[in-house]
Amino acid sequence: MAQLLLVEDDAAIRGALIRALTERGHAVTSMASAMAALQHVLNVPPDLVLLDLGLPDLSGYEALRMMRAVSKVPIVVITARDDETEIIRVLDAGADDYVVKPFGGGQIEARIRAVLRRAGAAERRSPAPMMVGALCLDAEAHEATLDGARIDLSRREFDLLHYLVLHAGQVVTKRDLLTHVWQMPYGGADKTVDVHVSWLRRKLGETAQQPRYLHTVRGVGIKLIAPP
Amino acid sequence: MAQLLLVEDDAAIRGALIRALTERGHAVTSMASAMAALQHVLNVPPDLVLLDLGLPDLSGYEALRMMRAVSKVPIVVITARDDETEIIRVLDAGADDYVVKPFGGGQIEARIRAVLRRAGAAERRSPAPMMVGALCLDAEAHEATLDGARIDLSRREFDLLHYLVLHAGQVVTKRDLLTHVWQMPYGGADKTVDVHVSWLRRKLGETAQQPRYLHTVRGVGIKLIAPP
DNA sequence: GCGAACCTTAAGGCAGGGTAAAGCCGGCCT
DNA sequence: AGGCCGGCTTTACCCTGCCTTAAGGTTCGC
Repeated sequence: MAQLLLVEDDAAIRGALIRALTERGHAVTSMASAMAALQHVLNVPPDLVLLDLGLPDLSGYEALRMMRAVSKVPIVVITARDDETEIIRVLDAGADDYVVKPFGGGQIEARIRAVLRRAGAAERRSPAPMMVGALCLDAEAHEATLDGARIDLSRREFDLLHYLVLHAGQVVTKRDLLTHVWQMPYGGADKTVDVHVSWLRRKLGETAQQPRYLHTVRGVGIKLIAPP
Repeated sequence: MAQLLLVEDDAAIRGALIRALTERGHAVTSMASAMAALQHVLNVPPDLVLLDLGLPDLSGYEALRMMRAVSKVPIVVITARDDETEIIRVLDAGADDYVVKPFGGGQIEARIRAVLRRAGAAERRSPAPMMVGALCLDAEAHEATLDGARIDLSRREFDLLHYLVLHAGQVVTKRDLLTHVWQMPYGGADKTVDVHVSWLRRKLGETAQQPRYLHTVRGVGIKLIAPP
């Protein structure tokens, strides 16, 4: 069913968990130390990690943070500690769930399934050229065409249009543009954006009063949509 | 931070949760019945549902299954029952997490963040437009349609309508509107709200005397509901 | 019937956005 | 090196649309 990595130093618990999970159809790899587990996650990424806090060689919390730093693998934490502060700390460090001992094998497995179900849907992105109306953008070739005719864009203009095409149909704020296209922190210096938008409009053959693609939404931002 | 839907029949718990979550920056809509919540999820999809099992009108379990059948929205279940069988049943019915009362506001919020983190990474493109009756609002595109026809709204008008739709079926006070839509402290300067509501009504094709969507509740506030 | 809460319209002011033009910087060519 | 040039930013000014405020009418509850 799924490839699980169990990190647990207590041999008794480890054995019980391995049995419970294997019975239910999972493939379980187990290790007793956090360092070994970290190494393993990097080399043979499992579908999910079951991590016991309170390991001998490394604070479980540290292990969790390091694991999260190098991988997005789902992590379910097992522990004996039940205080609220600890739960919050662990979840905020990147754990997907937190189960307090003692627990039954059934619960653990249900929680694993719940986390896997949620993590399962992964997203894809296509590097192909994209189109909005008669506007075509090829990110690789750094080229844009409108109605089949090539339009000449500077680097910023292209990046700007690229970002707008990626978010076609949604309103994009100047703040978004400054952070993602200009890659500078927002400091109210958004006039530059206005100017570039103005230039883009000119090259797209439209005006602010009669827009075809670039519609400004006053007080919010700008929106790229295909003309009707 | 996130738009949460809280389904809880106990007024005391509901109040406490609303306070705790609002303080931490979330926008909370609450309802006491599962049927109302189900309807709301269909029309105005929230980012996450906090569902109490043990509701009066419908088995919480049934509510959970129906909600999951029609939507992939993340669901965190709250309950007093702590037995293993129940936990497994609920998680397998599609819940993302299961928290047993009593719990602190901090823990609940950490768990919400954990689930949102995981769901957000997988399904970034889920913000469907929301509907109340023949009124449709798309927050991303900042666009509203009524009976399929586009209606032109200013920024404040849109934000106002957006807030009302998010709290469809509930009475909203002017104080709420001033703090959440206008983002100013309440100082009795609520005349502006009246004016904007009036403009909204005009654009929605209704009058205060013959309302279809915007019903004023004298002495309390205003309520948006779908016409019969 | 009185007061308060609410509705509607109109007028003024301001902020957000558009664009031209002037500075600024770095690359490129001779 | 010097000068030219394309591109990015900044400045300045205009304009438009929207928000607020004010004023007067209307409805509701008591």
